[in-house]
Amino acid sequence: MNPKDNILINETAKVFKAISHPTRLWIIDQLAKGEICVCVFNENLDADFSTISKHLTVLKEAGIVDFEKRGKQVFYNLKMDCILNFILCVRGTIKDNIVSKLNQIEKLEV
Amino acid sequence: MNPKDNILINETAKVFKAISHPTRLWIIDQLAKGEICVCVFNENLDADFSTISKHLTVLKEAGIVDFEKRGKQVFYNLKMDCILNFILCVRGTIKDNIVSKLNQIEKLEV
DNA sequence: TTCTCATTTGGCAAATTAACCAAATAAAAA
DNA sequence: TTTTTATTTGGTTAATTTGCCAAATGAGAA
Repeated sequence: MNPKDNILINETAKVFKAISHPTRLWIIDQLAKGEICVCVFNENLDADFSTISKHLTVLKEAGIVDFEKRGKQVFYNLKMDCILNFILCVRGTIKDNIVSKLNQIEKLEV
Repeated sequence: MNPKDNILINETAKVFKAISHPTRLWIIDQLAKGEICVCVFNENLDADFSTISKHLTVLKEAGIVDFEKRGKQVFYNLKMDCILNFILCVRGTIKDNIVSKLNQIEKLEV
Protein backbone atom coordinates (compact mmCIF):
# COMPACT_ATOMS: atom_id res chain seq x y z
CA MET A 1 0.00 0.00 0.00
CA ASN A 2 1.33 3.36 -1.01
CA PRO A 3 -0.90 6.24 0.12
CA LYS A 4 0.54 8.41 -2.66
CA ASP A 5 -1.54 6.40 -5.12
CA ASN A 6 -4.77 7.31 -3.35
CA ILE A 7 -6.25 10.42 -4.98
CA LEU A 8 -8.37 11.51 -2.01
CA ILE A 9 -5.49 11.16 0.47
CA ASN A 10 -3.21 13.04 -1.89
CA GLU A 11 -5.65 15.90 -2.41
CA THR A 12 -6.28 16.11 1.33
CA ALA A 13 -2.54 16.25 1.97
CA LYS A 14 -2.26 19.13 -0.51
CA VAL A 15 -4.80 21.14 1.47
CA PHE A 16 -2.88 20.62 4.71
CA LYS A 17 0.39 21.48 2.97
CA ALA A 18 -1.15 24.70 1.70
CA ILE A 19 -2.11 25.73 5.23
CA SER A 20 1.14 24.71 6.89
CA HIS A 21 3.20 27.86 6.58
CA PRO A 22 3.31 30.60 9.22
CA THR A 23 2.61 33.37 6.71
CA ARG A 24 -0.30 31.49 5.14
CA LEU A 25 -1.76 30.67 8.55
CA TRP A 26 -1.52 34.32 9.49
CA ILE A 27 -3.33 35.25 6.28
CA ILE A 28 -6.09 32.75 7.11
CA ASP A 29 -6.36 34.23 10.62
CA GLN A 30 -6.81 37.68 9.12
CA LEU A 31 -9.38 36.48 6.59
CA ALA A 32 -11.47 35.08 9.43
CA LYS A 33 -12.65 38.66 9.95
CA GLY A 34 -13.75 39.11 6.33
CA GLU A 35 -12.35 39.83 2.87
CA ILE A 36 -9.03 41.68 2.65
CA CYS A 37 -7.24 43.49 -0.18
CA VAL A 38 -3.82 42.14 -1.19
CA CYS A 39 -2.54 45.68 -0.61
CA VAL A 40 -3.28 45.30 3.11
CA PHE A 41 -1.17 42.12 3.27
CA ASN A 42 1.61 43.92 1.42
CA GLU A 43 1.47 46.73 3.97
CA ASN A 44 1.50 44.48 7.03
CA LEU A 45 3.88 41.67 6.12
CA ASP A 46 7.70 41.91 6.03
CA ALA A 47 8.02 40.04 2.74
CA ASP A 48 8.32 40.83 -0.91
CA PHE A 49 5.05 41.44 -2.77
CA SER A 50 5.86 38.51 -5.01
CA THR A 51 6.31 36.21 -2.02
CA ILE A 52 2.94 37.23 -0.60
CA SER A 53 1.29 36.79 -3.97
CA LYS A 54 2.68 33.28 -4.23
CA HIS A 55 1.38 32.40 -0.76
CA LEU A 56 -2.08 33.61 -1.81
CA THR A 57 -1.89 31.52 -4.97
CA VAL A 58 -1.08 28.42 -2.93
CA LEU A 59 -4.15 29.01 -0.74
CA LYS A 60 -6.31 29.67 -3.80
CA GLU A 61 -5.21 26.51 -5.60
CA ALA A 62 -5.95 24.42 -2.51
CA GLY A 63 -9.51 25.77 -2.49
CA ILE A 64 -9.02 27.46 0.89
CA VAL A 65 -9.56 31.03 -0.31
CA ASP A 66 -11.15 32.75 -3.27
CA PHE A 67 -10.59 36.21 -4.73
CA GLU A 68 -12.35 38.94 -6.60
CA LYS A 69 -10.78 41.71 -8.69
CA ARG A 70 -12.21 45.18 -8.23
CA GLY A 71 -10.48 47.90 -10.18
CA LYS A 72 -6.74 47.67 -9.69
CA GLN A 73 -7.11 45.76 -6.46
CA VAL A 74 -7.65 42.11 -5.60
CA PHE A 75 -9.67 41.04 -2.56
CA TYR A 76 -9.26 37.62 -0.99
CA ASN A 77 -11.79 35.83 1.19
CA LEU A 78 -11.94 32.60 3.15
CA LYS A 79 -13.81 29.83 1.36
CA MET A 80 -13.14 26.86 3.67
CA ASP A 81 -14.65 28.16 6.89
CA CYS A 82 -14.36 24.90 8.84
CA ILE A 83 -10.65 25.54 9.04
CA LEU A 84 -11.24 28.09 11.81
CA ASN A 85 -12.71 25.51 14.18
CA PHE A 86 -9.82 23.20 13.58
CA ILE A 87 -7.25 25.95 14.21
CA LEU A 88 -8.97 26.60 17.56
CA CYS A 89 -8.73 22.91 18.41
CA VAL A 90 -5.06 22.72 17.42
CA ARG A 91 -4.27 25.74 19.57
CA GLY A 92 -6.11 24.13 22.47
CA THR A 93 -3.92 21.06 22.10
CA ILE A 94 -0.75 23.18 21.87
CA LYS A 95 -1.64 24.94 25.12
CA ASP A 96 -2.50 21.64 26.83
CA ASN A 97 0.86 20.22 25.79
CA ILE A 98 2.73 23.20 27.17
CA VAL A 99 0.83 22.96 30.47
CA SER A 100 1.61 19.25 30.79
CA LYS A 101 5.31 19.85 30.08
CA LEU A 102 5.26 22.49 32.80
CA ASN A 103 3.68 20.01 35.23
CA GLN A 104 6.38 17.45 34.47
CA ILE A 105 9.10 20.01 35.19
CA GLU A 106 7.44 21.02 38.46
CA LYS A 107 7.27 17.38 39.57
CA LEU A 108 11.01 17.04 39.02
CA GLU A 109 11.71 20.16 41.07
CA VAL A 110 9.66 19.11 44.13
CA MET B 1 5.03 41.86 10.80
CA ASN B 2 6.68 38.51 10.33
CA PRO B 3 4.40 35.60 11.31
CA LYS B 4 7.49 33.44 11.87
CA ASP B 5 8.13 35.40 15.06
CA ASN B 6 4.74 34.47 16.50
CA ILE B 7 5.09 31.33 18.63
CA LEU B 8 1.44 30.26 18.44
CA ILE B 9 1.29 30.66 14.65
CA ASN B 10 4.53 28.77 14.30
CA GLU B 11 3.41 25.88 16.48
CA THR B 12 0.10 25.73 14.65
CA ALA B 13 1.95 25.61 11.33
CA LYS B 14 4.02 22.69 12.62
CA VAL B 15 0.85 20.72 13.33
CA PHE B 16 -0.44 21.30 9.80
CA LYS B 17 2.95 20.46 8.34
CA ALA B 18 3.00 17.23 10.32
CA ILE B 19 -0.35 16.19 8.86
CA SER B 20 0.40 17.23 5.28
CA HIS B 21 2.00 14.08 3.93
CA PRO B 22 0.02 11.28 2.24
CA THR B 23 1.60 8.55 4.38
CA ARG B 24 1.00 10.46 7.62
CA LEU B 25 -2.61 11.22 6.63
CA TRP B 26 -3.14 7.55 5.89
CA ILE B 27 -1.73 6.68 9.32
CA ILE B 28 -4.14 9.16 10.94
CA ASP B 29 -7.04 7.62 9.01
CA GLN B 30 -6.09 4.19 10.31
CA LEU B 31 -5.70 5.41 13.89
CA ALA B 32 -9.25 6.78 13.77
CA LYS B 33 -10.34 3.18 14.40
CA GLY B 34 -8.15 2.79 17.51
CA GLU B 35 -4.56 2.12 18.54
CA ILE B 36 -2.30 0.30 16.09
CA CYS B 37 1.04 -1.47 16.45
CA VAL B 38 3.94 -0.09 14.40
CA CYS B 39 4.34 -3.64 13.08
CA VAL B 40 0.95 -3.32 11.33
CA PHE B 41 2.08 -0.15 9.56
CA ASN B 42 5.28 -1.90 8.54
CA GLU B 43 3.24 -4.76 7.10
CA ASN B 44 0.83 -2.56 5.16
CA LEU B 45 2.96 0.26 3.82
CA ASP B 46 5.40 0.04 0.88
CA ALA B 47 8.16 1.93 2.65
CA ASP B 48 11.23 1.22 4.66
CA PHE B 49 10.69 0.64 8.42
CA SER B 50 12.90 3.63 9.14
CA THR B 51 10.79 5.87 6.91
CA ILE B 52 7.61 4.82 8.68
CA SER B 53 9.21 5.29 12.07
CA LYS B 54 10.22 8.82 11.12
CA HIS B 55 6.69 9.65 9.96
CA LEU B 56 5.38 8.45 13.34
CA THR B 57 7.94 10.60 15.14
CA VAL B 58 6.79 13.67 13.21
CA LEU B 59 3.19 13.01 14.26
CA LYS B 60 4.24 12.42 17.87
CA GLU B 61 6.28 15.62 18.07
CA ALA B 62 3.38 17.64 16.70
CA GLY B 63 1.18 16.29 19.51
CA ILE B 64 -1.14 14.53 17.06
CA VAL B 65 -0.48 10.98 18.25
CA ASP B 66 0.90 9.32 21.36
CA PHE B 67 2.42 5.87 21.86
CA GLU B 68 2.84 3.17 24.42
CA LYS B 69 5.50 0.46 24.53
CA ARG B 70 4.30 -3.03 25.40
CA GLY B 71 6.96 -5.70 25.27
CA LYS B 72 8.86 -5.48 22.03
CA GLN B 73 6.07 -3.64 20.29
CA VAL B 74 5.02 0.00 20.16
CA PHE B 75 1.37 1.02 19.82
CA TYR B 76 0.35 4.42 18.49
CA ASN B 77 -2.96 6.16 19.12
CA LEU B 78 -4.65 9.37 17.98
CA LYS B 79 -4.46 12.14 20.56
CA MET B 80 -5.89 15.06 18.58
CA ASP B 81 -9.34 13.72 17.74
CA CYS B 82 -10.73 16.96 16.30
CA ILE B 83 -8.54 16.33 13.29
CA LEU B 84 -11.05 13.77 12.00
CA ASN B 85 -13.85 16.32 11.68
CA PHE B 86 -11.59 18.66 9.78
CA ILE B 87 -10.46 15.93 7.40
CA LEU B 88 -14.14 15.26 6.65
CA CYS B 89 -14.67 18.95 5.94
CA VAL B 90 -11.62 19.16 3.68
CA ARG B 91 -12.82 16.14 1.72
CA GLY B 92 -16.22 17.75 1.36
CA THR B 93 -14.57 20.83 -0.13
CA ILE B 94 -12.43 18.70 -2.45
CA LYS B 95 -15.54 16.94 -3.78
CA ASP B 96 -17.41 20.26 -4.17
CA ASN B 97 -14.49 21.68 -6.15
CA ILE B 98 -14.43 18.68 -8.49
CA VAL B 99 -18.19 18.96 -9.03
CA SER B 100 -17.95 22.67 -9.85
CA LYS B 101 -15.10 22.06 -12.30
CA LEU B 102 -17.27 19.43 -13.96
CA ASN B 103 -20.15 21.90 -14.22
CA GLN B 104 -17.87 24.46 -15.87
CA ILE B 105 -16.76 21.89 -18.43
CA GLU B 106 -20.35 20.89 -19.16
CA LYS B 107 -21.35 24.53 -19.73
CA LEU B 108 -18.58 24.84 -22.34
CA GLU B 109 -19.76 21.72 -24.14
CA VAL B 110 -23.42 22.78 -24.47
C1' DT C 1 -2.12 56.84 -25.89
C1' DT C 2 1.14 56.98 -22.21
C1' DC C 3 1.92 56.73 -17.23
C1' DT C 4 1.32 54.90 -12.82
C1' DC C 5 -0.13 51.68 -9.41
C1' DA C 6 -1.40 46.84 -7.80
C1' DT C 7 -0.49 42.34 -8.45
C1' DT C 8 1.37 38.19 -10.65
C1' DT C 9 4.88 35.37 -13.11
C1' DG C 10 9.62 33.54 -14.22
C1' DG C 11 13.88 32.21 -12.72
C1' DC C 12 17.40 31.13 -9.60
C1' DA C 13 19.92 30.16 -5.08
C1' DA C 14 19.19 28.76 -0.32
C1' DA C 15 16.69 26.10 2.99
C1' DT C 16 13.88 22.25 4.19
C1' DT C 17 12.02 17.66 3.79
C1' DA C 18 11.83 12.82 2.29
C1' DA C 19 13.51 8.20 1.53
C1' DC C 20 16.76 4.88 1.63
C1' DC C 21 20.60 2.04 3.76
C1' DA C 22 23.27 0.74 7.60
C1' DA C 23 23.98 0.71 12.36
C1' DA C 24 22.18 1.15 17.16
C1' DT C 25 18.98 0.11 20.86
C1' DA C 26 15.94 -2.48 23.76
C1' DA C 27 13.02 -6.20 25.13
C1' DA C 28 12.09 -11.05 25.03
C1' DA C 29 13.32 -15.84 23.67
C1' DA C 30 16.64 -19.45 23.48
C1' DT D 1 24.59 -14.87 27.92
C1' DT D 2 23.71 -14.96 23.10
C1' DT D 3 20.26 -14.50 19.57
C1' DT D 4 16.24 -12.85 17.56
C1' DT D 5 12.65 -9.53 16.78
C1' DA D 6 10.69 -4.70 16.74
C1' DT D 7 11.71 -0.15 16.34
C1' DT D 8 14.55 4.05 16.19
C1' DT D 9 18.63 6.87 14.95
C1' DG D 10 22.41 8.64 11.89
C1' DG D 11 23.92 9.91 7.62
C1' DT D 12 23.64 10.83 2.66
C1' DT D 13 21.42 12.06 -1.60
C1' DA D 14 17.39 13.50 -4.22
C1' DA D 15 13.24 16.15 -4.41
C1' DT D 16 10.50 19.95 -2.97
C1' DT D 17 9.62 24.47 -1.14
C1' DT D 18 10.78 29.17 -0.06
C1' DG D 19 12.02 33.92 -0.91
C1' DC D 20 14.08 37.36 -3.41
C1' DC D 21 14.88 40.06 -7.71
C1' DA D 22 13.53 41.49 -12.15
C1' DA D 23 10.24 41.60 -15.61
C1' DA D 24 5.39 41.16 -17.22
C1' DT D 25 0.49 42.05 -16.99
C1' DG D 26 -3.69 44.63 -16.50
C1' DA D 27 -6.69 48.31 -14.92
C1' DG D 28 -7.48 53.02 -14.17
C1' DA D 29 -5.66 57.96 -14.39
C1' DA D 30 -3.63 61.63 -16.93
